[in-house]
Amino acid sequence: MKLTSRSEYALLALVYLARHETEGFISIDVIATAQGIPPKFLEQLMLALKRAHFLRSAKGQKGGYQLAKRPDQISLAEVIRLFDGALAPTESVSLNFYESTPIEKEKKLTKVFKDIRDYVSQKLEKTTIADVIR
Amino acid sequence: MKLTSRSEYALLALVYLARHETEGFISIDVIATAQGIPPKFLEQLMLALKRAHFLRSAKGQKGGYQLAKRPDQISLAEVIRLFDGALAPTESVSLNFYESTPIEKEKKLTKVFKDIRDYVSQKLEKTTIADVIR
DNA sequence: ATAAATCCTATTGGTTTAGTAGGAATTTAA
DNA sequence: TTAAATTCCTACTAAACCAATAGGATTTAT
Repeated sequence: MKLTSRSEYALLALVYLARHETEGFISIDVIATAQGIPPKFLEQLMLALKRAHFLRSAKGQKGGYQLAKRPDQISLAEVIRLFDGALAPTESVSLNFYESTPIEKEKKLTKVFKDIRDYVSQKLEKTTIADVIR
Repeated sequence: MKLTSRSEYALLALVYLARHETEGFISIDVIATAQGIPPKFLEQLMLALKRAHFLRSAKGQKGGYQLAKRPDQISLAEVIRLFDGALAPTESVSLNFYESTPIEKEKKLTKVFKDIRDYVSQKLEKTTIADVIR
């Protein structure tokens, strides 16, 4: 797994929305300004998060986004998988994004990377947005 | 960290050389054929491994490559860092390849990724080519 | 009506990845 | 002494990916 800006910005946006959960719909511009994210870039990420049912939106004036799930029901793993794909260090040991890669035939090598995959998934699966705010 | 073909092929080549440590210099074509690596691509990797002092070479007929270190003195971490850079999931938590990234200001978030970084480095640092052969 | 917002797709510029190409230099063996 | 086998080295390329930017369509509140 390699974090891209997409994932990092998406996490920051979710963290912001979680911290302002009670404030109704919040616009992209407010979040972008608060978290230092290019607004038009954030727009794409928000749309993806909405389509993946992490967010709800309202159009028009007074519109914006809000969380569609409780912060403790959004794991870092889900968000990162959405934007960056496999959590595993190489796809041949990925459960969700399997593809063949050269090291596959070396069992001892794949074992090492499976151990890493397991630690990473476990860690990101159990850590939620709720753990990150405050 | 995300493993590229470069790293994977390089590891396979080192594993092959470690398994044939007593057989003198071995040519790129032999390794490429045995491990299923595009030979001209492998050539570049071998050159990099040589410049990083993992390999010795001999030119000309009967030439080729051999390990310049014992297999138990070559960690997976060193090889992967050479070809793929940071082991950390994002550069803002990397000790060897630090760069600023968006999540940096969220301490709880960086903590999670530092934990991952620590597990991954520790694992790849302590696993050597010797552990992988046989 | 107008302004503010999301929705949606296309485009762009730069970088990285996974090679390929080809010539120069060196060594061995016939 | 010449040919073959090898490493050495750099440049090139095609495709994919990344980090945005652009701009129009739609919806809603005032």
